[in-house]
Amino acid sequence: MRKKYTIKDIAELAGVSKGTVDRVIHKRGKVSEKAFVDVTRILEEIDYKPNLIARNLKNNKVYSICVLIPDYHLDDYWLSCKEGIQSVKQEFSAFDIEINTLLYHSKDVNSFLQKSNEVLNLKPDAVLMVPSFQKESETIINLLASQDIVVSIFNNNIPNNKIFNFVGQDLIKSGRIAAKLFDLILGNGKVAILYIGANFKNATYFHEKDQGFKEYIQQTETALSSVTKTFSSENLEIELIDFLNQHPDIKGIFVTNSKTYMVAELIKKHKLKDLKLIGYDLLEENITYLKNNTIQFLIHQNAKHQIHLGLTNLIEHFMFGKKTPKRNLLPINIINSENLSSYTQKETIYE
Amino acid sequence: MRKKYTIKDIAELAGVSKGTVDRVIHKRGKVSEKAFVDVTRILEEIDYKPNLIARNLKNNKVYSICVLIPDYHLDDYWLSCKEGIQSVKQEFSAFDIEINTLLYHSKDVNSFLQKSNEVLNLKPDAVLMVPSFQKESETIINLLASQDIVVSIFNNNIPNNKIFNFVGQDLIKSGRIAAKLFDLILGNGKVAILYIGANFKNATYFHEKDQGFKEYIQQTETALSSVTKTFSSENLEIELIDFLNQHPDIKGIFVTNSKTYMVAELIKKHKLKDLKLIGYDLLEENITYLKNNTIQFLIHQNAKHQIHLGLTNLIEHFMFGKKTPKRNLLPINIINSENLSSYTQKETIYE
DNA sequence: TTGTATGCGTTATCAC
DNA sequence: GTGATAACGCATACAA
Repeated sequence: MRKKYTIKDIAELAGVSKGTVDRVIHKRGKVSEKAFVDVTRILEEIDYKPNLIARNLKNNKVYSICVLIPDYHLDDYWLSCKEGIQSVKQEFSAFDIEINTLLYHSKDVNSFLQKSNEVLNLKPDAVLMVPSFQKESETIINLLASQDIVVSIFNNNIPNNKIFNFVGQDLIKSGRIAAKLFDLILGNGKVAILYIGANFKNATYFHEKDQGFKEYIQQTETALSSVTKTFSSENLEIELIDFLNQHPDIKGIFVTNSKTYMVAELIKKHKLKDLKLIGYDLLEENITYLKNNTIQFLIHQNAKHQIHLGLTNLIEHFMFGKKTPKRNLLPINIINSENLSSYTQKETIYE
Repeated sequence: MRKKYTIKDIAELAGVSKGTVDRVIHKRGKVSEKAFVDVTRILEEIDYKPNLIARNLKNNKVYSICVLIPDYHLDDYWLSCKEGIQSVKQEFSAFDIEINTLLYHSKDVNSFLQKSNEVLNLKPDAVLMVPSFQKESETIINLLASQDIVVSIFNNNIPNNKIFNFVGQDLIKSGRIAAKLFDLILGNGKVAILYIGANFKNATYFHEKDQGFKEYIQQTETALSSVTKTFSSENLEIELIDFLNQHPDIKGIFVTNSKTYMVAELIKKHKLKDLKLIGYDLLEENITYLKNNTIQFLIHQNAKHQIHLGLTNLIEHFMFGKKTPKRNLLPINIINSENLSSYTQKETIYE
């Protein structure tokens, strides 16, 4: 059985004191050349791994993390983040972690800036945020980084080398997946790629999914074609029905966000039975339409998993010095009415 | 900021010594009624959570875990378990965990019994095993449990209340998912449900998937029908082609295990273009046929994730006293050629 | 029945 | 430069 070496062992082997070993390990200087060489050699020989538990014992600081995300009271998509935060809190309840959640209005830059400022004032050890507004996010991230606050982001990526970790999905792939699914269930025909909501210019996800979908059409021998269109939520019914009348060859609709249920509703209402529908996210309303076969597939972006992993990465970095990848690209889950429950069920049956 | 209470704090608050508090917490007895009441009250008041890090510091034992699984040199399905074990070893490299892997021949009871005996001789703290042979597994589990060895299982479940934790998938759901996918891509027609391999009686997974598939047909308004058939790997070509000739109305094939590529091979060879194929697991060979559209969908059982979670559960139980559910039912992933890479890519881009 | 002393491995302080 | 030593929070052996 592999013996576990401690600093004490190394000190004895090198014929020096624990203090000297510590100075070598942490490169604190004030060590004679000979001692440095001897200790370094032994460290390598035995492949010394510090005991992280003991290391953290001393560190009786309460780590504070701020979560800065869109208000989940205003958009159900973010609701699962609440659960994600909750489950992390539970998981690490035995440790000294403090998580503050700040919610901003995802369509309102001022709200974002205001909450960002609150985060700055809280002076946390780390921040996990959704960078909804690219330019403003960059400013905030730089500001936080300049105060030695570790910053991670999730959901959508923005280029910034100060970011500790990004968790999300490859959205171009996501669009390709939708195309492939239509390819399988339709065989041929036109698919409408829709954005529903305000201000689609800020929704980079929409452009990437759109791009992925078209990429698939171009790169494979599919008989599919596509048409891209944006709608506001308010006038969706009139505008969409009008649009469909103008394009009677549309056989499928790909909704690029969680508002899929809004289209499903109209399909039901206007009895557009032959329209196939694929969209995003396991909101209650979407699930209803998935179960009654109005929606054929939902692509699961798993915001809960994303925030959970983002937080876990930060915590394990602080608590255990665990290495964290720059990017975590999560699997893109294809959900239909049958495997749905395997994703939504609670794992925790303690009996 | 929430203050963090230690045993020392509680001792002071209760006007007793740390030793007394310790005795109350661990119910060791030898405490006066008054002290017991006082300390208990304070513990509840402040919602005391012991510092698990400090608790384990003392415990300089090397935890040993035995992994008992089918030989992955003989069946590629189990190959990903190797990676799973490797990644757990890396993840916990800073801790004192010793993992021994023992491989048995999955079709040979004697090999299983022999390796089980080796496990017993190793006297580990815990065992994570695949209970391939139900009766023999039960005997072994009881034997291990009687020696206070914690036993977890994964892949397939067997009823035994001594089992610490089971990780796997709901296989009836799994069969339903396959049916739903055929329903979407075929609309109607007959699907052959196949088992390929030796000794299908021991393959409980086959019966559950078969059952799930039929359940879907009965419970929904689908126009699908099914026919169930078992083949040996050896004579598959002759037997399957013969079978298909006898059933010219078969439009889809559902292979209930990872041998899906064997059917794909025949579809290619015999140019059975119109046959839709759905099967299991991301073996190299299956992936090839998924990418060239011979296989429409693969259902991902994720043995790597299963063994990873099984091991993590055990380790975190020992190291941190973390609560573990009796069962972890993992999501059932639907894989097509486009979302495949999001599952297979390595997450660890440290840059 | 209770309190005190010691040790786990690491780190920080301080005297030499 | 170096080596003792105390401290982190908990568990426990032992003294009272």
